Amino acid sequence: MPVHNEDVAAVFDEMADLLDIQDANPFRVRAYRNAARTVRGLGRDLGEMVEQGKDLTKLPGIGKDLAEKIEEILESGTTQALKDLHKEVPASLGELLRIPGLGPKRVKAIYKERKIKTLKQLEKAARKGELRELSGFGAKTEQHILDVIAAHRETERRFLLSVAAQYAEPLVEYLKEIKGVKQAVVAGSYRRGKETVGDLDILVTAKKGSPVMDRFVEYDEVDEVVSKGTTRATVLLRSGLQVDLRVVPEQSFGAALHYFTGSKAHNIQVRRLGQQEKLKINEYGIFKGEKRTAGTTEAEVFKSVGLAFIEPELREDRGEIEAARKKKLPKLIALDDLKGDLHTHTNATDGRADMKTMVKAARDMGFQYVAVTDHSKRLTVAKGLDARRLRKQMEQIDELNSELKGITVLKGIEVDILEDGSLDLSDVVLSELDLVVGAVHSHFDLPRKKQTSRIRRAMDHKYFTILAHPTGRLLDERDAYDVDLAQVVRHAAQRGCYLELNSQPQRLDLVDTYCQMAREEGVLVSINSDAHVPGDFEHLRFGIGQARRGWLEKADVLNTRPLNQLKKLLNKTMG
DNA sequence: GCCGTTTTCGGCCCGACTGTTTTCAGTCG
Repeated sequence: MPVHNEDVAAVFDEMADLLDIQDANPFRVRAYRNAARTVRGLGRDLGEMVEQGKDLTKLPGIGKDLAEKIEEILESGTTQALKDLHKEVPASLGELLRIPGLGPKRVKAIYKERKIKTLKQLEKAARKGELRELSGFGAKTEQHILDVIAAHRETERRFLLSVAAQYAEPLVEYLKEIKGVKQAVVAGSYRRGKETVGDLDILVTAKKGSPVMDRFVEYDEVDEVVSKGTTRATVLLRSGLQVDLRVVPEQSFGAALHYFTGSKAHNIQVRRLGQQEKLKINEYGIFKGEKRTAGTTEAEVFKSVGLAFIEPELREDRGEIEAARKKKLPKLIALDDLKGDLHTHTNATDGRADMKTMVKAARDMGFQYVAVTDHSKRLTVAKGLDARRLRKQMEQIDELNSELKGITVLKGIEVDILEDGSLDLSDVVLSELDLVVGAVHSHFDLPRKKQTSRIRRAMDHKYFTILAHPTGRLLDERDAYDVDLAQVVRHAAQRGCYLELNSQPQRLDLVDTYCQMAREEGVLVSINSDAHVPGDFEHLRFGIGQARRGWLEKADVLNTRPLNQLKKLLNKTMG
């Protein structure tokens, strides 16, 4: 059974949990958590790296010991150290840590003194009023635990960025209207453009005596006030989305914005740099001894530790600090850089608008070109096109091109990649198109090797241009299919074809680390809307966000090219 | 357990809020 990076990360996370409960050295616990994070964000397959004889201790947070443990896990799926831990701490205690309000100390106490190992036992004990007898616990804590268990499965879910935006934007407008409020901005993973967010972190600067805290908890959509102090409050909205509000004085805006934008790992690195300069960095500013020296803008924070300004999307402690020190940060792509869209649908298949409406909407986005790429015949649920209907659509495109000014319509198809890697339409008809977008819509459950070679075979087709939504994941709905994307990226590089970053908020499946990998391998990424209605072009902002998280510059993206250059790049793949 | 153009040992980010406390531990972000 092959062991993947996620399996290694899971072992390290479990080690961290159990060590934490054991009251181990907190820095040792952190070392395991850091290692899990490194492994998850790696992008490259650890198994392959070991085969190639790469030195794992070169990876951040991986030393001699953890490198050995990685090799052990790759071979056996686990490590002796974890087995030993299981003898002392039951594995099920890890799930108790997931309960908000229960940390390692309390979990340890309820296990040691009440022999509670599972959520079920915990709930039972709380019902009977047994928890309040433990030292450090009281009736309120006990009730809180009961409440949280009841809501646990609900609150654990993350929200799509696009959904969070629907709550965040009106709330920020509401906060800005409150007396004494100067600025209100969403920080956290929302600002970093993560595809899902667990909560909203909102930062406000306000004059002393502003009623912002009281007004905030009175907001119409607030369902429950979790905590409320003078500078910080937490509420749950009716949707279940948690919102944390922090209020700081205006002069601290930059320091606070940096602090609350995170990520946590990035912040730790920046503060560590501060320490080396004998500076203390917190949400109120930069301090030299007692004296506040900076912190009104984020740029000051970075400057104080010798770094260039780092865009929020890069702040994941994945090399951005080093790059900022060397002035080697990428100039990230922006929405304005897109010159067109290479994946859209019409009502000929499963789109909701006719071609002309869609093309006009693309033109309203300021695009020079748009490709119509409806589905192919195998996708019967979407009324997929056969050769005859596709040719008819091509004629329609010719007509539209002669009629409409200001935009060029390209002829394309989103052709199904069949189980054996062949395409759903013949080379003859594909050759008549400007581009061929290939996609997997069936047999999601093939084993990894088969799935990978299926996709590679499809890419080898003479007329294959772009691999659409390369992992097929639908957030909250369907996991990615099991595919070795690193291999797919390398194959695209050899073959000279392109990868799509699909901007649908539920997809965004060319995740940041794979964007980075594509960039390193010299594979151009196509940021497409996959629009089915005119409004879907708005989704491109999320695709751009993901691309920025993946360090992509304008030059790394296929559809930033003007039409004449794009055509050359398409011709290259079209034989 | 990691890490080092100050260190191979002794550090490892920092503050707010809650609940159970009588001055603070635990948890969270």
